[in-house]
Amino acid sequence: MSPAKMLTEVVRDWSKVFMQRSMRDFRRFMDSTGLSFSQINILMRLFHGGITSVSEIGGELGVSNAAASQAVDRLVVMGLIERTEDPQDRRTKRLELTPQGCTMIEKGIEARSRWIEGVTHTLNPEQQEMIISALTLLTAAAQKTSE
Amino acid sequence: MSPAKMLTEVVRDWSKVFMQRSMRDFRRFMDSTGLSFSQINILMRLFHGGITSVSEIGGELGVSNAAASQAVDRLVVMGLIERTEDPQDRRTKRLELTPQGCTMIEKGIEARSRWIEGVTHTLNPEQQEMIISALTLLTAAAQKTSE
DNA sequence: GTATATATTCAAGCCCGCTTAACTATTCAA
DNA sequence: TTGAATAGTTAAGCGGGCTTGAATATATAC
Repeated sequence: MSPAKMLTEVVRDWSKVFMQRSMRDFRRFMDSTGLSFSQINILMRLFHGGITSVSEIGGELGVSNAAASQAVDRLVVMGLIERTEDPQDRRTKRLELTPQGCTMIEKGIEARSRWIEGVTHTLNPEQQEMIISALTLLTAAAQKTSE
Repeated sequence: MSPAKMLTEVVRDWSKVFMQRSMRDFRRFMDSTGLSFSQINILMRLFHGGITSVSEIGGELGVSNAAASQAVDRLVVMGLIERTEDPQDRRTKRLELTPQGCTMIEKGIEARSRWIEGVTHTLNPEQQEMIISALTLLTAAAQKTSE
């Protein structure tokens, strides 16, 4: 089998098993936090993208500003987002994760991480070294391409 | 740094970048297919777990049988699930993906796969070999632990 | 055969998240 | 300074997905 073909197959198999697990974990995360898919999306956006505005949230999620405003408002009430006036332009609001909101997303990441770690721990040290190298490469490459 | 610590950090970084991408892809998948989170969950269950019943769906997704029945019904109307009487026990229904439903989930997996493939292609052949080996190991290990 | 248990569906009602349209507050430009 | 543009919120309405409780059909136990 050609290397290209092999890569395709290997990645497809990995995606299959991984997506199945992702789905289950994500469902549990929603249940345990009581957050909806949209709400988690917004928190994730703030976690990775930092401070932003209501309209940017709406734009990135593909919903109206009204919808974004309502969703943000619920998260503010829950204490997961801090909403302050932008001193530069007082029409816009600065949206930022509260420590509590940040912790919530980090918990999701930790849960995911623990699973992969657990899987890796069933392998021998040499194999674990390879996983470390491979994921390091993939992470760096992914960060480059997403820019 | 100890190998254990390194593994933890590497996996956490990978999870971070990967979850961010997952989220975006998943949102796009929902938009393009017009499917809800719950609906995709049901299709994924049928894709991975094969033929099942309404109450099993409800049990696995943690919702009432009535909710599962309604959700399944919508998917049947869309032509993504085939619902037939179980000849063994005519109270229960055999739920199965239609070819169309199967294709839909496969498209999601393909989209995910293509992203990882694309990232991998930015690496040199030697590094790609390592990714192939690592993902092969991880997939096999994950399949074992999920049993 | 009759009663009970199981599998699913139907019905009514609730909440969430979305939409559009109207409204407020602020900024920018002529 | 006045008019238009921009950012956000509010209001009303719609549909999805959830719940509980009742209804239907089938299976099982006595």
